[in-house]
Amino acid sequence: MKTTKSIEDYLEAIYVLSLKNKPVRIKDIAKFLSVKLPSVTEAINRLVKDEYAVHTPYEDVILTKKGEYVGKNTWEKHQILFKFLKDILKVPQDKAFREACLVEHCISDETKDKLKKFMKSFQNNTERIR
Amino acid sequence: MKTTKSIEDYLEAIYVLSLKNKPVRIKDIAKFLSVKLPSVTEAINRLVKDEYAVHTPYEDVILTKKGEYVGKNTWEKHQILFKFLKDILKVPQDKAFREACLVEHCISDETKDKLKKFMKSFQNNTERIR
DNA sequence: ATCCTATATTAGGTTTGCCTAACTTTAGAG
DNA sequence: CTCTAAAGTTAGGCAAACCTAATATAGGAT
Repeated sequence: MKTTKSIEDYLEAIYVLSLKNKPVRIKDIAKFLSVKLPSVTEAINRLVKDEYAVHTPYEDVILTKKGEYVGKNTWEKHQILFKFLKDILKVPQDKAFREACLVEHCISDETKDKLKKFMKSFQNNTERIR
Repeated sequence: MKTTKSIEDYLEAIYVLSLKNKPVRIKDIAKFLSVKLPSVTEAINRLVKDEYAVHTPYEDVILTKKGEYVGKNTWEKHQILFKFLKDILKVPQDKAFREACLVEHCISDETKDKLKKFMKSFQNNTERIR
């Protein structure tokens, strides 16, 4: 099933927020993504329709297995890209973060895995050289 | 001036097509980007309005300096990303190409330059090792 | 128990960028 | 020179995803 950038952003936000072990509310998501409350309500309806999340009005938002998978995966892509940009290319931290937020929606799982492995071996090599 | 993904796609297409030293027509752009003719006409109007291109109805499309700069820059980002994905990460060629098409709109000039330098030094190093 | 405030939802509007269908222009074949 | 086919434009529509303004709900303070 294809996911849009927007859907991935919401799933990632909910996933990251849920790592804090506090119920995830609409307002938390709005704050996290810098969008207004009605945009979140609308987006959550889409997520529920496609079975990425469970939500009853005025209650917490909860990811399904499927939603959690996508949210976690997107967040992992973000983290790997951020590390690559910051630690290897030496892009300033804030710019690296912002670009990771965009690129995370563009790369496949295969590229994610290969980038991860590349960084591991690259860092091992530079350690050996030192 | 901020450019959207769509505008960058059109400028890049026109730039690449113009490298062939043949006048660039609406239909060429449509074919290149896999969109329909009216979408191109409409996009060109946007480009002309913002002075990225010059166009009189039923004639060739010509980039301004400003438009050429963006088109060329986007194409360079594409090529560097493609190379990185294909030659360093070993992502299959067609997948590497498709992802480069998406990521090219997400990275800054700084990241482009740093990725280029990184690849140069990386390839020098692996050559030395061999 | 009531009421107020923070949170959430609904309704309706905007922008971007694509589409199809219908119409116009241009250039080249005859 | 005409006329037709390819190329381009115009008109109108659609979907995604955001917004503001207005309305509804729920839970805590009194």
